[in-house]
Amino acid sequence: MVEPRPRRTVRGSMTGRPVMALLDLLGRRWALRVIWELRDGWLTSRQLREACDDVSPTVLQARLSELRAAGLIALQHRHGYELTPLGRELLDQFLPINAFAERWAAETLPEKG
Amino acid sequence: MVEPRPRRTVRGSMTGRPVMALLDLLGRRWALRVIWELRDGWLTSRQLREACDDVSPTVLQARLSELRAAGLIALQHRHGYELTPLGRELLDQFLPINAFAERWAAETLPEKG
DNA sequence: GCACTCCGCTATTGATTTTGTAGCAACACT
DNA sequence: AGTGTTGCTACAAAATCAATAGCGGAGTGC
Repeated sequence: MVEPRPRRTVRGSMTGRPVMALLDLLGRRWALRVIWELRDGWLTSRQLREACDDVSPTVLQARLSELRAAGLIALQHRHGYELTPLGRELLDQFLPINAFAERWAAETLPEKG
Repeated sequence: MVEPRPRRTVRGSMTGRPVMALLDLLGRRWALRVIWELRDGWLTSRQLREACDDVSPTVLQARLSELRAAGLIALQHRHGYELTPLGRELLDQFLPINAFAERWAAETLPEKG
């Protein structure tokens, strides 16, 4: 290769670690999907399970606990799970990913099959 | 609970499935992180490994293959891995997550410990 | 009180994924 | 030829996830 490390912290945007923690949290199975499925309002744990292609309750509860501890979702009595304002904020940043996904599918899949 | 299914496709934003596929792809360990680490330019597989807290090459290669097949990253001869225009587009939508992560850390962590 | 239903959540067993370490073939540079 | 780096693979151990069944609690109707 040409140079050993192009790293060097460009864009000044990265101070460091919170992103890593968040990326690790969201980079677990069904984590993103759970947040995504809560986009239109609350959902009971069972509805959530159903919405997520019938995930096993084991993993679902694990993700729910983690996301709850992270303050991104909350369990409201008699209303099931809901995004917190913070979680909503995260989702709002994520929503454009939907449009992207369709472009991505259009650009990628047809070329391969 | 009050009602059985608040689902019903609000916001007209979701046609359906590409998002799920993308969410599944990104919801695998180190997938998001890999994309994130490529934000400032190319990185060889070993630099990438190092940048990702020394992931095992097994998983790294698995993620790299998947992301490559998805057209989000590419391997340039003598230059290592790099985001494709499409991958760059995805990352650009992701970049604000950095600022969010810091707010998230500020709001969440202090309250818990 | 008593069945009925749905809630959030757990137990357990087996499959899958991730980790950790070692090492390969290919290419470049000297 | 010798050294160093590249992308990538093998393989066993550990962690995670999947799938099914079921628990205790709370609301509803009788």
